[in-house]
Amino acid sequence: MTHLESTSLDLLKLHGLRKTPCRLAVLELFFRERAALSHQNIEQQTQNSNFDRVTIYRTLTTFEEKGILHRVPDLEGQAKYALCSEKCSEHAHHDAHVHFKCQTCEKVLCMEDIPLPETAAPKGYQVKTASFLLEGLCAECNG
Amino acid sequence: MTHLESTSLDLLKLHGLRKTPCRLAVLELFFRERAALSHQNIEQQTQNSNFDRVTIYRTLTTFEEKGILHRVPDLEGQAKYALCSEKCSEHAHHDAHVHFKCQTCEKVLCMEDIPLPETAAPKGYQVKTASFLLEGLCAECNG
DNA sequence: ATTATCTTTGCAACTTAGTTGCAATATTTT
DNA sequence: AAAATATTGCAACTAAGTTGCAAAGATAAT
Repeated sequence: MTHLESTSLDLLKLHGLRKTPCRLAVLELFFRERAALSHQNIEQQTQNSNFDRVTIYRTLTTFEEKGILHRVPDLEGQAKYALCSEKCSEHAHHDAHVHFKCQTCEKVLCMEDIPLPETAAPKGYQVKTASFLLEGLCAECNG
Repeated sequence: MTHLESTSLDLLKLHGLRKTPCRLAVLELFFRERAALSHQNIEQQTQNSNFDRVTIYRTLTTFEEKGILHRVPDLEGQAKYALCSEKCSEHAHHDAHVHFKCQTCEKVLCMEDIPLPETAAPKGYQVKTASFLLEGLCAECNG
């Protein structure tokens, strides 16, 4: 059993989810890629396993509910997901970091180290969550 | 001719677009609502005029290209658009302001007065555009 | 190890969002 | 008023996402 396999298995157990081929494959993919992935990305990169489209949709939804994945802001295109930090749980997501989308390779990355800037909303408004998406060229594509 | 009608007309002329019922209706709707609108919103609020879905899609695309509307960030749901400031043009959008989505009434507003916070990207990265979406309660729903 | 229980999957069918090609129509220019 | 050009409406399509349900799979209890 590889390292990723055991990490993935632990994560499922931790959240009371059953170990299934689709869930393991999706988790391992996220660990390997270290970038935000869309349903389509996942379907393509797990083609040989032939998981049903619906199963992948449900896997993503379940993982988001349990605090394993968070939705990543992306103006165009489909919903994208990325691995949560350990702080996330069934009860709340703590994904208050900046996200970066490369306009060349289209990868979307979590910049866990860059916290969201503080912003004052006008009076009367109550801010509960915020998302900040930068777009440009990533280190590789900029080189 | 009402004020909105003449403003809408001017805007079309300014961008070399022909005056058509759908375009006028969509522009007037945006002037009245002063909030971001999705294709669906527009379809519903112009029901009696019975514009074709496709025409509305194309109207939105044209307006975005000409710098009359800009796309507004919204994590869930469909694409939303809002009126651009005068600075926008065919060549570039200047929508570098914060957007706010109310979790109760679902309205998305442009906060033209709140500029985007400066954020340093990690070295190697080149930032070209950014979008910042706050979510919470708007002044009305918070009251 | 077998059975019972509960979860997850795969399928089919559906909804909603958005796109494309093209002929008919409307708008502007001359 | 006719010619030139832009825009619309229709039909048909793609892509994203959802729902219900029976069959298969995973875990827990015996």
